[in-house]
Amino acid sequence: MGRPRAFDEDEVVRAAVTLFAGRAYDSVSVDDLVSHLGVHRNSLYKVFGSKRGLYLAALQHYLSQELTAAELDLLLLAMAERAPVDAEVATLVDAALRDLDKALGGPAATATLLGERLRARATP
Amino acid sequence: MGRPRAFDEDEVVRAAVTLFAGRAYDSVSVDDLVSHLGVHRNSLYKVFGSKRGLYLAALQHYLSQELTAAELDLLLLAMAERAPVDAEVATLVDAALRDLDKALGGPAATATLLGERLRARATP
DNA sequence: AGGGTTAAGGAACACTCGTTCTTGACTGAT
DNA sequence: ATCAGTCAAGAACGAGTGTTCCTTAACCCT
Repeated sequence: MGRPRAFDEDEVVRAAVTLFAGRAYDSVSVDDLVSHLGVHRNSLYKVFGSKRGLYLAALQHYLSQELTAAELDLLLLAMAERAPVDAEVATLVDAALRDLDKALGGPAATATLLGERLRARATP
Repeated sequence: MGRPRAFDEDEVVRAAVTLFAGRAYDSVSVDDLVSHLGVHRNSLYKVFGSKRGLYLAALQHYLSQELTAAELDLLLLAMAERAPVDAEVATLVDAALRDLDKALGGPAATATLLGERLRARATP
């Protein structure tokens, strides 16, 4: 019943990952999301509750996959600017970092990887 | 001649460093700056030209001193969220990183230091 | 004392923000 | 055919944004 959705929820989340990985959370407006994601304002709020809800969904989807070195940007931004002011983000980030520690063989390797990617992002 | 300033420019810049080190650039409003810095709106624009101008002044002042491990936060934020969208920030950051490389003995040590501090900031 | 100049103080600007409301279109089941 | 339920479309909201304007206060120099 009801009118069928004209958008793919997973596709929306993946596009949101790309947007949020590119610039700071506050620099990505709901207008940006609506116009780049192919989802309407109303549906965004219906499905994700808020801009923050979509951000959290995007972050979770992103952190649930294998992180390659080239795709650390959303994690970097989440660590630098969101985790300090959003406890839920901090929790997600912490879990992802522990996984990285295991995959890489220890926190030292994680720190080096993050530091290198952060620098590559800042000074291309 | 003219009415003397009721604020110390250096003090304002140092307070701006603290504010900008705490949260993302867009999260720090001009109202925040005005109310925490002891400088009035008009003077802020007269002296620094814009919010970005004050940010750049704060970043330069901050990068011109010795960076201790506990005070890397503004550099981290600048790298993560400003350098990719502000070429002048990218230039300042690049120079500071080269200095860090020399002080620490190579880019690898810089990467590790930044990665460790980034994590400490994200998951306290 | 009196211009000239600079800063403080605060209202006001046009604009953007995240969010909600209203209206109408489309669907499957009765 | 009708009804309930879901979505699209877009206008509208109040609050907040960075910036500018205008008036008043404080100082130096002649």
